[in-house]
Parts: sequence; C-alpha cells; structure tokens
Amino acid sequence: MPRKVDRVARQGDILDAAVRVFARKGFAATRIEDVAAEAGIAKGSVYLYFDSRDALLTGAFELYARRTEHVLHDLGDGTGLQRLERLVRGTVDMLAAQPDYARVLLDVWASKPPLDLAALYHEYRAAIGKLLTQAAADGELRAGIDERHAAVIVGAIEGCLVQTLVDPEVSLRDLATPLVRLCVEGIRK
Amino acid sequence: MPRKVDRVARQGDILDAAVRVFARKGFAATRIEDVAAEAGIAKGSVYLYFDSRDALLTGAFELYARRTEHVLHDLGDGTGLQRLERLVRGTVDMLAAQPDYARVLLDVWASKPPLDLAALYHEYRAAIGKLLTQAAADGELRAGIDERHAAVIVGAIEGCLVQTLVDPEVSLRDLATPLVRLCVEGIRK
Amino acid sequence: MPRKVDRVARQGDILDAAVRVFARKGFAATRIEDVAAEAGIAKGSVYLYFDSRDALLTGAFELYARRTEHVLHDLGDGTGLQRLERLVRGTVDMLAAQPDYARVLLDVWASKPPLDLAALYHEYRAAIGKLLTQAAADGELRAGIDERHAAVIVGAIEGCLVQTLVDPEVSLRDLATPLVRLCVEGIRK
Amino acid sequence: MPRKVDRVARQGDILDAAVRVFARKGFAATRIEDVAAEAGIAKGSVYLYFDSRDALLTGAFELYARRTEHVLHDLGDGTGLQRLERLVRGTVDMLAAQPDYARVLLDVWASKPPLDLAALYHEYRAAIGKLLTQAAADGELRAGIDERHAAVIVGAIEGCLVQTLVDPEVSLRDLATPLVRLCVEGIRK
DNA sequence: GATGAATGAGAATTCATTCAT
DNA sequence: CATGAATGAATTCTCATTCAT
Repeated sequence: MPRKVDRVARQGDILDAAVRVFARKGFAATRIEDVAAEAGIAKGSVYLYFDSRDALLTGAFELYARRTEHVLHDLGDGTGLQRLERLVRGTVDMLAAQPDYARVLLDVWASKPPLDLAALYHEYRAAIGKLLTQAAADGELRAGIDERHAAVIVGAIEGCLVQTLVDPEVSLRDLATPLVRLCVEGIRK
Repeated sequence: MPRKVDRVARQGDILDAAVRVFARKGFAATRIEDVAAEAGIAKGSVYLYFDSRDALLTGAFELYARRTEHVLHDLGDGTGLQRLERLVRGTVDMLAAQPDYARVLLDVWASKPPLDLAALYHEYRAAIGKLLTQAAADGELRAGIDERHAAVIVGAIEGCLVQTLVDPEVSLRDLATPLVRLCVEGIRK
Repeated sequence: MPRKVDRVARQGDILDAAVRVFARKGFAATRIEDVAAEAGIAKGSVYLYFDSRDALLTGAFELYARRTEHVLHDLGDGTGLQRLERLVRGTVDMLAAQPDYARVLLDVWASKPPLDLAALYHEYRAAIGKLLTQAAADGELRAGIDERHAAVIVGAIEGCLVQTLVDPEVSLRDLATPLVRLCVEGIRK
Repeated sequence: MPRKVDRVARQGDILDAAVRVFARKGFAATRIEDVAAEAGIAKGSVYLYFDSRDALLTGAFELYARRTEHVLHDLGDGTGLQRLERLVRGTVDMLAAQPDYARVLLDVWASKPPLDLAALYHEYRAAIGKLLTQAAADGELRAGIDERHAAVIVGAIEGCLVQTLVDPEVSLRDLATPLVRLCVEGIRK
C-alpha cells in the first residue's frame, strides 16, 4: 500500500491540525487557511484531501469516534457493575487524554446534518444497556433500572465534559471518580 | 410623535423569533434576514434592537438564564435530598418546556462570545453544593460526597439534554425520573 | 412675513449646525442624525427643511457664498492695487472669521455636481480682473499682467486656506500680510 | 506552483486604476467594484492588495507623494530665486502631467485618514524656506520676507490647482507662467 | 409641524473553492 | 502533487429616506 497510506496519513495530519485549531478558536471562527497554516501546507492543498470545510469537522468527528470505540469493547471480565465502572472511567480517561477532540464535540453537537451522532450515541447506550442487563442478571441492580438509565449514564459523562469545557475551573480528571461512583451507586441494589 | 415603542418587549419578541430559527437551523446557518423574517420585521430593524448577529445569541442565552434562575431558588422545604430532587426535576421540566431555548445551549457552548457561562454554572454548582451540605447535615449522604458531585449532577442534567437534542429517539421527559433517581440514590447513604 | 421667516431661520439654524459637524468630522463621515443632534431636533425634522443630505452641503456652500459676496463689492476708493489689497485681505479675514465654513470648502471641492463652484470663482476672477484693469490704467502694473493673474491671485488665497486647514501649525491670520504683499508686489510695476 | 506575483507592481496597477476612477467620479462616489472593474479584476481581488477602501485613497496619495518628491530636490544650480522658479514650475508641470492624481488631492484634503499631510506640506515649506534663505543671502529679496512666504507660495501653487480642478475653463498650464512670476517678483527686492 | 421607528437598497468585506502554473 | 492568486457568492451592517402617529 504505497500511495494509499501516504494519503491517509496526510489526511490524519490535516485532521489533527484542524482539531487543534477548532479547539483553539471554535469551528465557526476557523478558516481553511488557519488549518492549512497549522498543518504547514498551502490552503489549496487542503482540498486535495478534503472536499470542503465541513468535511474537516465531519472527519474530525469520525476519527474521534473510531478512537473511542475500543472503550466500549475492552471491558475485561467481572460483574456488570464492575464492567460498567470500567466503561465510564475509560471514557473519561479517553476524553481527558485528547481534550482538543473533546472540545470539538461542542461544535459537532451544534452542527447540522451529515454527522450520524445519533448512531454513535445509540451504540453507546446499547453497550451500557447490555452491561445493565448483565448486572441485573448478577442481581446487582435495584428494581426499576432500565435502558433509560443507559441514556442517563451517557448523559452524565458528556455533561461532565461540558462542565469542564465551559468552565476551566472544573477538571475532567477530578470528576472521574465522583462520576463513576454516582453512576454505579445510583443504580446498585 | 410616533408611537413610543417598548424596547424591552420588542427585544424579547425578536429574541423569541431568533431562538425559533436557531433551534431550527442552528446559529451558524442562521442569517439576520431569517430572524427578521421570523419576527415579521425588516432586516435593518433587527439592528435597532441588537448590535450584531452575535448579540442575538448572547441575548437569547441571557433571557434563557433569567427565565431559568427561579428553579434554583424555589425548592420549598424538606431534607437536602428532597430539595435536590426538586431542583433536578425542576430543571429538567424547565428545559423540556422550552426546547428551542434548550437547543440554543448547544450553540452557546460552541460559541466564544462574552458570555459568562462559567459564572452561570458556578452558581448552579454552588446551589447544589449547598443542598449537599444540608443533606450531609441531615445525615442522608454516604461518605465521600463533596462539591465535585455538584459538578457531576449538573453535568448529568446537561448531558441528558444533549442526548435528547442529538438523538430525537431520546425524550427528555422520559429521562427525568431515571435521572433524578440516579442523582439522588447515587449519593444517598 | 410670519411663517416664511421662521422657516428660513430654521433652515439657517440647521445649516449652521450642519457646518459645525462637517467641520468636525468631514462631510463623508457626517450622518443626518449627527446634524439633527447638533441642531437639537429629530432626524426626520431635517427633511422638513432640506430635501436630502446632499442639500445640506449645497445649502452650506450657498450660505457661505452669499456671506462672501460683499467682500467683492465693498472695496472703497483708491487705486487698483489699493483696492486689490483690500479684496485679498477682506477675503482672508472673512475666511478666518468663519473657519467652519472654510473647512467645508474642502468637502465642496471634492463633491460633485449641483454646486456651481465655477460660477463663484468666475465671479471672483472677474472682480479681480476689473481691479487689474483699473490698476493698469493707473499705471501701477508691470507689463504682461493679464486676467490669468486674477486666477493666480484667487488661487493664492484659497491655497493659503488649504495650508491652514491641512496643517494646524499654519495660521491663516499669520499668512494674511505675506499673502497680500505677494499678490500686490508680484504684479506691481 | 502558481506564478509568483509582483505585489508591488500589482498594487501600483490597482492604484492607477483607482486614481482614474477617483478622478472621474470622486472618492465618495467610487465603489470598490468600480475600481476592480477599471483594473480588470474581481472585486475581492482588490482586497488581496489593499486592506480597505480607505487604503486605496491613502495608497494613491502616497504613491503621488513619492513620485512628486524629486521636484523638491532636482533644482540644479543658480541663485535662490532661480531655483525657486524651477521648483514652482516643476511642481506645476508635475501636477499638469498627472491630472488624475492631482484631482485626488481634493479627496485627500477632505478625508480624515492617517495621512500625514501636515508632514508633507511641512517638508514642502521647508524646501522653499531654504531657497528663501539662499535668495536672501544672495541679496535677491526685499525686506520682510520670511518663512511665512514659503507657506504662501505653496498655497499659491495648490490654489491654482484648485482653480483648474473646480473650473474646467481654467488651464493649469496657462497659469504656470503668471504663477511663477507672481511668486518670484512678489518677493524680489 | 415634529418625531423617531421602520424600511430596504446598497456597500464593504470575507472566505470557501477553483484552477492555471 | 502542491501552490496561492483569483474569484464572486454571500452576509453583515449602515443609513438616507419615509411615514404613521
């Protein structure tokens, strides 16, 4: 794979540059030229790898989503709640590890169409839903816990992210443990 | 002498129109002319009441914040956890009651304007922090609950909102009870 | 003359206000609203007395021209050069006495059509031409002085005005005597 | 690699086009699009070379000033009055040779931009002042000639220009000789 | 007559996208 | 492949002018 790899690598470079700029000034205020400058290439060259400005945001999100996926799957063994705890903490760690990509989520949420956010979150809720089922089977849950709690847990994670993005006073890593505890104890029998 | 206009009322009308359009197409895709049309006035007239396009977003948020504030204060009597429950449910109800304004939050988060979001959320966390203190005094909390949990609770609320905005499949009202339960049981002794 | 006088007086008031503003910020940067504010009336009221923004500049110039005319005629008795000296000095005094109107000349020169500047200056040159003829008859002039010198003398006056308007370091009153001397000695036999 | 453009040359082309349009319709009535059309480029391309519409006026004036400077310095040998005569005539010739740039002076005078007109005229007066000093040393001047006469001479030149710009009936070249004579004989002993 | 809210034509400016080199 | 000059559609914002009260 000779050319192909180069192409993908270059796309990745540009996307990383774009994400850095997005995180710094927001998508709305980011010009193609800013991204090009950050990537160290010429403005026109961005179009060799991306179809449009919007494609940069889309691409950034997809890259983020891909890097994120493993958190849902590498949960190891244990009870449902143990594995849920790992999922929550793993997600927070992942977000904290790449704050720029996390910041871009705000722009993604505010943006319109071609991003299948619903699918991503659906998948997320489904993964948590499975853990809840397992935990229920393990007899760990109190009564009345259902798939809506999956949405609440996903929400709690994202919401903590919002807090830290909007108020620098709040640190995502600091919130990890309280968040995990709330999610786990909040449903435990 | 031309009719004396109620500036504040007119500003409110325009802001409401703006919020409807923002909710429909997002702030980024909204043109001043769209807002004017929605408000039934001429493009230039918007500028009689707002300095700039950004001022519409800022104004919308501030109006939202003002309408929201009471949720933090009208919590009635009861134990800390009872009052916390009311706060969480009240916030969700308020958000569910004005979904357009809620949608604008996404644009506000993504924007850079001179909006003191940090102050708003700080206030929110402080209000919850006080309830946690009361609950602790009432002996309702398990050990290790501190002000970080206030951030987590605020986050959980906002995060649920994000879920419902990003995925129409999820309904905010449906999440209200699970969210309240998670927040309350997640910290109860 | 009941209404008529009021109307003319009001026009004069507005014109004076306009000239003050023009002198302060230049015609290009002056808004109808600025003039109204300076005159202490409402924006719309300006249109009760003037047809358009341009009409203010036109009106200002015409008022200036009217106030100026007498300088050409009240020259008293004496030789041609004596009367020329009075004309030059009288013009400078008149300009120095109403610096705001003088400043507006710059905008008038730069403006386009409906102002018959050519006629004004033609009249000016004709008046000076007559004095030159008289002076020639009086035997005061050296050979070769003709109507072109009238243009040069008018130019010298206006040019001194430009100097003082463009460079505050130069005072019109200071230039009066040297200017008069140059104009008179420059053509004397 | 796109052709490397000579920025300065291109700026000059645009400036020349701008000056033609300014001379034709005046700065106030000139739109960026007019300039672009005259230069044979697209509206937006003007902004690749100039920051704003005002910058065109500023740039035009500076170009004019640069092209003009040499008149002050290449005066050759001779007595003070001989050299003064050359200066005056040289200036008139220069103005007559580029009537469009001369017309723009009217707009420059009326404008407020960050143009250091005062400095330019100061330099002009200083140059003439030096010639007056020399002429005085050469014993060519009558008593009472000082630096104020330098201002008057500069004024006379500019004023003649105004005459010709404001009244097409008057030709700058026709005024050259009378102007020179007035300036020289007006101060000669 | 006076007012000032409303209008909307018009202009400056920006910037994503294209394409000749 | 890369570049960056050029384009022009799109948008914000201004302000002269109108007119209902």
